[in-house]
Amino acid sequence: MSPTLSLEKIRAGIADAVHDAADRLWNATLDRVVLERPPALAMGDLASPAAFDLAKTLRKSPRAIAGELASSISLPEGVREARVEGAGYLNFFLDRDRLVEAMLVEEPATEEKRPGKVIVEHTNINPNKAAHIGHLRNAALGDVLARTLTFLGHRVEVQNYLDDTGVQVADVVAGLQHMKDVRSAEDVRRAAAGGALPDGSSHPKGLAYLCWDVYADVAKVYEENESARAWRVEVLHAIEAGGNETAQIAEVLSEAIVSAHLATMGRLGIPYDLLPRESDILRKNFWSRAFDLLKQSGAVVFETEGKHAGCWVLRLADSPEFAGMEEPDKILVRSNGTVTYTAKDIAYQLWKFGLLGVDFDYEPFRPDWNSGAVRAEEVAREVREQPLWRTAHTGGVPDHPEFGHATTVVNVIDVRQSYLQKVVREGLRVLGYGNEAERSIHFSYETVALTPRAARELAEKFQEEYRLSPEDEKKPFVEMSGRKGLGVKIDDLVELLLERSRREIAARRESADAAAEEDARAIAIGALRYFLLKFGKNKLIAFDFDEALNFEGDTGPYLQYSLVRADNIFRKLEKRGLATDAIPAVGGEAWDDDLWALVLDAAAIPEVAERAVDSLELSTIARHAFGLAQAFNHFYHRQPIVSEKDPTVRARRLAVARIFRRAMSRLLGLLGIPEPGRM
RNA sequence: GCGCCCGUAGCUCAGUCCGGAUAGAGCGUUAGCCUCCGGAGCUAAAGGUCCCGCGUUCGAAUCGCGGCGGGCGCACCA
Repeated sequence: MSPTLSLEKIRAGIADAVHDAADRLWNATLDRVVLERPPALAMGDLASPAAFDLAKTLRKSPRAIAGELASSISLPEGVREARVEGAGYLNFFLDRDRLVEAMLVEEPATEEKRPGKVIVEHTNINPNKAAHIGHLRNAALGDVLARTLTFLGHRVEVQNYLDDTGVQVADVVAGLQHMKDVRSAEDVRRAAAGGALPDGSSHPKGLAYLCWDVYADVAKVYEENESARAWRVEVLHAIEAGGNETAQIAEVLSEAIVSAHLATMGRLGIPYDLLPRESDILRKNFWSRAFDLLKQSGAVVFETEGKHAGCWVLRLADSPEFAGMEEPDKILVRSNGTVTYTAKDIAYQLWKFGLLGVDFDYEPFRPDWNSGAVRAEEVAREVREQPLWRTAHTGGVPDHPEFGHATTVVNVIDVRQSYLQKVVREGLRVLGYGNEAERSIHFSYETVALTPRAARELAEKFQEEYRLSPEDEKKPFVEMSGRKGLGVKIDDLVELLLERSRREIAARRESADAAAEEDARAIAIGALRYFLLKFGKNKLIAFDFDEALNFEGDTGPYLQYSLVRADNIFRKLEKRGLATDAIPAVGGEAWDDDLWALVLDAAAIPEVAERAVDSLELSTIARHAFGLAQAFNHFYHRQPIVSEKDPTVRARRLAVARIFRRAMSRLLGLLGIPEPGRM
């Protein structure tokens, strides 16, 4: 008997057996054997609809075919019986003893490593203002993907790209200089440390919050006063030239706001390995290297006539993906000689695969975890302790880990950028890097929007200016927009969630101590992460405060509560001296359906993780966790453990509770949802 | 105009990849359940033209075609 029986192995065994039986009986080849879960456990644990497919060619009834399969199939290890059910399903009943036994054994510590490295790029927030929950959907998806890939044995590198020289930073710099009397980088440094700007303005939640308003105000001024738009151009030029006070201001500003973003994400348990900076892509001339390669390939040409005259363009007309487009060529270098964002992105993507022949310099980066809205002790310890690197402006340190050189690159970026991502992919393809193009994956997802009602509540709850235009007012939902100053800031929402979870805890405990505060934090973060992960990726989230602040039903706290309940049982047994790790010796039908449903769900986790990654549909992990919690709560109410007199029955239930505890802990780990001590 | 996504219970969503067993869950509503392993829970009821039409099929929420409604793309912006 193999000691490492698993549901995956059983499934594979069944698939082979069905395939062989069809081959033996009728010389029929099944391309793939689908195995689904029957609607009820009484019908079996796994079901194959193979007989329906075979019925077409064999011209027999599905039931008859399933019957022949059932009687001639050789059952693989872990399967007790094959039986015909329904109109012709071939259903399998597993050996419950065997699987429970296998599930009680701790999984081996060392996973088999898969070859290569996956880069997951996510977050990528412009470092010019506080982050909102749309940014958090991106970060949460990227983080869960990274966690799940790691669980499956992949080597993962998480990158958070910083556009520290773009127009968004420039606009806030312009606003600080022209509207907030900022003269020097020192002025910004003081504000970042908690002081006020030269004009006296400040924000209790720090510089990032202050800049949220500055950015929106600048955008308004641009609209009302055409001459003000020259500010942006001046700042961009100053940043590009370097060695002046404006460039210094931009650098200090973006670094301070990056710290705020990292603290906010750290509070939610989201770490990074590397922060590549756009300024370093420019400094290292990544583009000119990529430009050479593209010119050599002949796919990038200089237009001498037409509306793109004077531009270097990437020809896409021959590519099937771009067929039928009115204007299939993409400009990479403008007629004034400047480079588009897409062009830089192609160069950067080449670097990620180690194809550029140029590398960054690197240095360790220690963010200031106290960001104004966040205190350092709120940042998850794992995040604080994990080494963090960024690309270096000068020199760097010689002894750094190898970055880049990925075999697969996943860019987490919302659906509105699909076209650009396709162009980047095509850029690799025309250079002859077809494999890398295939392995350039755009993890596309829908955005988070506000309902007009949520926008009104935003104004009430945070005393914000109400910024909905009359046209927006009529829409079912409006997109969040930094430029419009419209959005639910992450730290504000976390505050609301914390208030709520503190209230709930206060109602249940005698005293509020440090442990209570820690639990309140775990619950608030669990609720927020689950809320952003439970929707399918193609579903636009129309944000609603009541829904996001709900702790009952299909929510993060429901999952956490199921785990805490299991722990309460273990604690109580410990106290009464009834705790045992012994595997109960039982046979036959001892594992009734309440118990068995939990074991099956727990055993399915590796498959759920694999499917979630393959389809990039991470909500399936959240759904599986919810189903597992439901099954546990059902079991909890029907099958008491502590008060159970019969030691055999008690041991059996306890064994299942332990299997559940480990499984739920695993799932919460994949979702990045913390485990509270008590609830 | 072309392309992508969404449309399933009063509301928010699973299920669509790979057609199959009575279409599920949460919230809300209604009615129950604490001498307990803490009720952030459990049990049950009510609630559905699966947007519409045509087609393929023994069988369609699921596949194809055509519509309708909503969102987003298709820059010498990022």
